[in-house]
Amino acid sequence: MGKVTIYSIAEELGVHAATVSRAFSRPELVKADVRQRVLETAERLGFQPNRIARRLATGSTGAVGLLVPDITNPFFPPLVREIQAAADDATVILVDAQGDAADEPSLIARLRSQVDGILLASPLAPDDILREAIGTTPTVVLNREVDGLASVVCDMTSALHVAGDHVYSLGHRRIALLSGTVGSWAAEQRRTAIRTWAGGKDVELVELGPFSASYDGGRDAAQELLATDATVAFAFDDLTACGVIAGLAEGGRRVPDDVSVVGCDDVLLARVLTPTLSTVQTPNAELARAALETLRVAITGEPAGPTRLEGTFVHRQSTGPAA
Amino acid sequence: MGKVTIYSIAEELGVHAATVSRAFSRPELVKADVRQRVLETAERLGFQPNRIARRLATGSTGAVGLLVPDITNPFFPPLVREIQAAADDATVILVDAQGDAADEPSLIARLRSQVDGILLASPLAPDDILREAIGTTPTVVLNREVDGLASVVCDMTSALHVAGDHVYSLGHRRIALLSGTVGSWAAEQRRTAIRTWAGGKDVELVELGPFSASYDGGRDAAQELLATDATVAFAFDDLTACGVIAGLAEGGRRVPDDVSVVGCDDVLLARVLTPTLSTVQTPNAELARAALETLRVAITGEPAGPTRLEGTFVHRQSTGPAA
DNA sequence: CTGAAAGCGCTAACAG
DNA sequence: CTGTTAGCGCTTTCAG
Repeated sequence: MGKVTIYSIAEELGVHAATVSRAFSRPELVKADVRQRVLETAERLGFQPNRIARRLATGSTGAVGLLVPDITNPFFPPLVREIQAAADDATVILVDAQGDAADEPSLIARLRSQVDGILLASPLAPDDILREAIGTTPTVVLNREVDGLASVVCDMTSALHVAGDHVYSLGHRRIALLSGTVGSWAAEQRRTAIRTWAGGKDVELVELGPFSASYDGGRDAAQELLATDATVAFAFDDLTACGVIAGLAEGGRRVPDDVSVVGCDDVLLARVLTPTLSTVQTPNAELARAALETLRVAITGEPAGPTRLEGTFVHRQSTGPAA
Repeated sequence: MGKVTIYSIAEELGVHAATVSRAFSRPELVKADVRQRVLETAERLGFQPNRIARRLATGSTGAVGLLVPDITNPFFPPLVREIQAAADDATVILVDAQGDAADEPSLIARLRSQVDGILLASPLAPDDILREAIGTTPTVVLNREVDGLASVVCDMTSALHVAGDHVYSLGHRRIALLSGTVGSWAAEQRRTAIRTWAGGKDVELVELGPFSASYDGGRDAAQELLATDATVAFAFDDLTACGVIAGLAEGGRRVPDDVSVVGCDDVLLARVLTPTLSTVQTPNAELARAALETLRVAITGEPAGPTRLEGTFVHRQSTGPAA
């Protein structure tokens, strides 16, 4: 019944199974009309090549692992989607670390035996823990740079400078920087970007935090923010920004009338919140493509360099003229 | 080099490879001290059983497929997480249909060859298309019931009745039902639940829609809602509810002061929105456990029945006294 | 260009 | 309890 193999097809056509195999994997090695007939009967019989067998034979799994720290963080689903789309017919094995960075090494160990390479989004685990966990498995780190590993990151620096210029032109001069988690590469990059931008300007930069990258972290940040006279706040990400806005509302301040807020990442939330969030967009599709391309290179054994893409500032409702 | 197989171990110990194999897969068939030594040298040599080979030999993949219609819909990430958690050491292969139900059959076809069974969250594809696509692959349908297939659903009926009683007790008597997509099992269930509830009461039920299950669908719904004098609206889901609130705000109506809104699903959004959403919660962890348990049964070939879990109404800020 | 034959690493009867 | 013997379905030399 259901079992259609290259042998069924070979028999049907009176050719050898190897020919059928070649018709699929190295079509150029098979005479056109034979290939044609193979493909036809394969179609007719509903042949589905057995990937498992192929993998055993070739030694490559045809799968890539994708480890995300927290799939419920709205930043990741769109990225997961783009990565799957960019993976073509490689199957993506998604693993969610459930917010527990300490679990990642063992999850990575399990993944390693099932995939040709790993895309690793792990913002918090220490560098050497990661290096040790992945061992010799080809790996590309996402949105983070780790010595000795290939990486693809979205650099928010120039976009944040644009954001800075934007609020400056709206008259803001007292600016709060709500720092993200210490030890996070992205948080460090964003913090540095804002500091650098503020450096040359006649602005007062008020640094608060660090706060956890979450809605509640944003609420906490809002409390501290209320005690300052900053007229605009840069949150670590959109979820934090959302918490900040809620916290400000409780404190009787409206956004953007009393205080402006800038988010980062442009997650769904940023577009459906009232007010919609001014934020920085990541080019997810390009990031995904670059990551997979880099991983393919890494899998061939060539040293793969780091890649940097640029974020884009998006002006929405949460930033307005300084009060 | 790196290749440690059951043969390396067998040779090392002067036993047959089959014994090594058994030491892992059927330990009770191997004398204790032999097993012990096998395990030790396996450990010492860093042996990693080759899952691919095992799968080829046993014909079972040790993997389950999880097809979701749209991973960027915030309902799914928490469910994905729970399913992975409940899957133990089976690997979950997640496939995102990217919102295109027409693609699902081919995605399913690809999945079938890689997994022992499929968890299928496909709200929109027609029943017979699904039945045909899965063929003989053990499958459990999620949040939908399809004749002849095993399923696990969260029944929102009683929770919506509770929600109805809740708004009734707040004085609401003109109630809008914003229908979700036609042909969606969940939308149909929710619609029926509200109608049934309203049936016996002295309330006026205003049915609007159908609207697409999205933020924009909610904005559309708000336009129609503004033209009625309903004091509370039941949205298909939280994302829609969010759009409704935004649309009402543009029309100068505040929630819950002027109009109350009830969502459904209790996604992250429901908790971070201002006002927070009164909504209905799905027991994701139980749903995941039930789904995998049902799938395991289906994989053994036994007929697996449908399972129904109950949602729970959660009262938050978006519902208040009738104006 | 195609057939023959030898595995990939593991499991599963079947003897012993 | 353990060794033997066949494969799982596909790829890949190596001949022809």
